[in-house]
Amino acid sequence: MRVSNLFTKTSKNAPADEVAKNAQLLSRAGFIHKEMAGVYTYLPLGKIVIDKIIQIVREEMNAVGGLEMSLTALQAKDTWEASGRWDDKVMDVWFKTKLASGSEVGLAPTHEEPLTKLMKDFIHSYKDLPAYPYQFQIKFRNELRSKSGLMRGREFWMKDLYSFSRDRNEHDAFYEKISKAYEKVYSRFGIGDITYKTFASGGSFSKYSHEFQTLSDVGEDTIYVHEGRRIAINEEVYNDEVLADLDIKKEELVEKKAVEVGNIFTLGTKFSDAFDLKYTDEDGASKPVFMGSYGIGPSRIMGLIAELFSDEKGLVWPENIAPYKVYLVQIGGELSIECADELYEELKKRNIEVLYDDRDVRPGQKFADSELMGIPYRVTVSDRMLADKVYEFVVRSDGQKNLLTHEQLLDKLS
RNA sequence: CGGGGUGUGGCGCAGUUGAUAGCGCGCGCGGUUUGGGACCGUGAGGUCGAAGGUUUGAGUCCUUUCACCCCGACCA
Repeated sequence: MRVSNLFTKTSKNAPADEVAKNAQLLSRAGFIHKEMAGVYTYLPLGKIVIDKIIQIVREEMNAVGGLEMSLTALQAKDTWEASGRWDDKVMDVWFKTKLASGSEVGLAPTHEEPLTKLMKDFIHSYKDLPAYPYQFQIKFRNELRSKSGLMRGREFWMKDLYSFSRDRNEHDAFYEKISKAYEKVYSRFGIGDITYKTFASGGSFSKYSHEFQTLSDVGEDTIYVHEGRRIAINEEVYNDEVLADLDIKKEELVEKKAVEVGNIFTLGTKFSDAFDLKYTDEDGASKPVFMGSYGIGPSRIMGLIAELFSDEKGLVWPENIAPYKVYLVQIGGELSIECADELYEELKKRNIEVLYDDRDVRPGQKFADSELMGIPYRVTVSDRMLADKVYEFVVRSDGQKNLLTHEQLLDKLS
């Protein structure tokens, strides 16, 4: 893409109503636009980033047998009454409205109910199990107070996968499998080394659930990290009994602030009971389906990564989720324009994602924008360097600068 | 939901004891520039969140209301 085609603009100062670093930087760089508190538009650059995050999650979910689908955002009242969660006292984050006919509907804050109900149409026999449907969808939650930019919105992207298993054993095996898949996801995001599988409160069917918590000072959660075992305990279940369960001594733990970037939860038969979701086993007996739910919030992750990877000049995207790999800067007269155009076409042909700054603005502005947007590599084509047949190659993360020949450059980028 | 704060051109801000608005950035045009957000000239753009009130006169005072931000509670 050419910057001259990019209608969004960068800004030297952030909007006064944004305090969170992630929202300030993402707004300044033209990735997002605030519609109202906790509700953000994803502008072209932001849309690419959220799509890349989603794609990584998608690949890992598919790898463990997930089947992507898309449930509805509009939800019927009676579906939720079956589980008792239509009541605002039980679920206080509902956005509710009415159809023209007068019947009440809600905007889905999560999807256990509609999916469990839906699966009744398809799960009848042990042969139909297990099943792992999942989706990416915008969830709606009427938070009393949204905050921290993208980290806690009223409307946010969520990947939710639900497992439908024959029994506890089959469920447990999948639970472990998807736990590993989550670890892969976070390491692909570049936050694997600061993300911990964290013990949190469970439900009626398991003592614990697990959260994936990424260390960050902006985190809302307090966790106790056991570095050696790469696990942590959420403050909500930090007590002697849990320490004994995990065979951990207090002294081995370090208290940290963290952001929840995912969670996995054993639902058991809570929802299958509520919706009477059963299957017939090999012996002809009717049994309840054993369920689990697994969430990851792509928009929160986008905010967190913006927050974690940035410096005084702006964003610093990990290569895997950067909107473009290369920011191509053209400086100088006709010759440099011609060469930059050529290089741009060549990079595109080689499937190297490139953002070409073809604007007629001063060099400083192009450099500053490339840094604010956080594109991993910057390549400069200028009259001065063309004389020596080289390009300037700068790495955003550490500022490392090199002069490369055409061949060396292509080598570096492929 | 409790407490605190803020709403003035696209963005960031100023506006002293009330007298119908000003600066920077950005934007248009002309010119000089061209490796770190350049400079000169010129021009466009706001009725001051909204409603009501006090006053000869309100961005400035009063009332109500809406929105946004922060802390807490809540949530995950």
